[in-house]
Amino acid sequence: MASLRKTDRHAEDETLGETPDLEEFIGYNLKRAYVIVQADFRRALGEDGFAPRVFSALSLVVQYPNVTQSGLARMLGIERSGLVAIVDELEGRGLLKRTNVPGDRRVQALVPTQKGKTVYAEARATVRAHEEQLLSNLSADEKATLMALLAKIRANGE
Amino acid sequence: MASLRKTDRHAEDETLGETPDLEEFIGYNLKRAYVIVQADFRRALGEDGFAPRVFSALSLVVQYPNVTQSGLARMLGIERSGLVAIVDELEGRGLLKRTNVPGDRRVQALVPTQKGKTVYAEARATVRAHEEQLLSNLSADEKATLMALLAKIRANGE
DNA sequence: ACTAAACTGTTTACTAGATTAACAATATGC
DNA sequence: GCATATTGTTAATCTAGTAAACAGTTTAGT
Repeated sequence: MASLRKTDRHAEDETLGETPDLEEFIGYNLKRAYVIVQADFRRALGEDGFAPRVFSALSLVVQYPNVTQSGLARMLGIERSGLVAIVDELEGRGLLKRTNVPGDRRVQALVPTQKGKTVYAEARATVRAHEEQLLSNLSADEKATLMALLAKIRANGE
Repeated sequence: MASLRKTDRHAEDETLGETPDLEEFIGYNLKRAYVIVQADFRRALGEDGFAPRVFSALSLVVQYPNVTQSGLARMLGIERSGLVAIVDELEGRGLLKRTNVPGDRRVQALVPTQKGKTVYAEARATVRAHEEQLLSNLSADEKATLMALLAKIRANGE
């Protein structure tokens, strides 16, 4: 930049002359792809199904019973305050219980109910099937590659 | 399902016995990756830089001068009503102009100003550099593969 | 030429997701 | 013991986005 003089005009023309192509940006492509997959997710789970974030929370509670709200928020990458409504919803539907922990009276461990486990297993199968179908033009290899690359981005950025 | 009888219990145990792993879902991985890239985008463009969607809109206006708002909304995959504020902001910053079109008094074509083109070129370079750095643990090949796979999802879902 | 249908940009009202700041209760480190 | 930190929670706020309605305008069918 600072070294350019007589060629300024030329350099500027070149910069402006490049075809601006939005699709070159990973951020844009990620967003567009996510919007599609998310819409499919909602279609799959129907009118009063889970929102993606509620599904995610339930999944982790089933996988890690007795997780605390703070811990769950950390895993999901959201604020504790934002998790309250999600846990309220899941508890209201009878899918988990807030239980108090002997050693620490601040925390309330989240435990999935039997119904919670069953409902999650069903929802999981539904979502799986819909993702399977939505991504039917990707081979198993391609899907695995995609997951690995997305994981790499996460590894870099967190 | 309907064919199961004595094996119901067994089948149920198997379903519930599977480790629920959120990371198996493309939707979840896309979202997490997007959050990271988007945060980097905002960091890159600073305090009063463009929001991603404003950047995207400007990009398309530079690439397709004289695009209409309807056309632009279609390209971005959002509603016309949602685009108004975005165009207002870009016009307010002097980066594009709403111009009326001879043949059709309904539409107002969007034309980038010289400042708009320059500012876009700068922002684009900034975002590029930050994506480059954020994704520095991906090879050029891997980046290309990722883009191709994301494009495939879009091709399937739109 | 007339009328019904469709399209354009816009406003308004609303929803969802998320963050920040504050708070009371409780626990931990020195 | 006391300062500091942590937990779950509420309240206020912000952003992104949709849906519905509207006036002005164009297009299509007859």
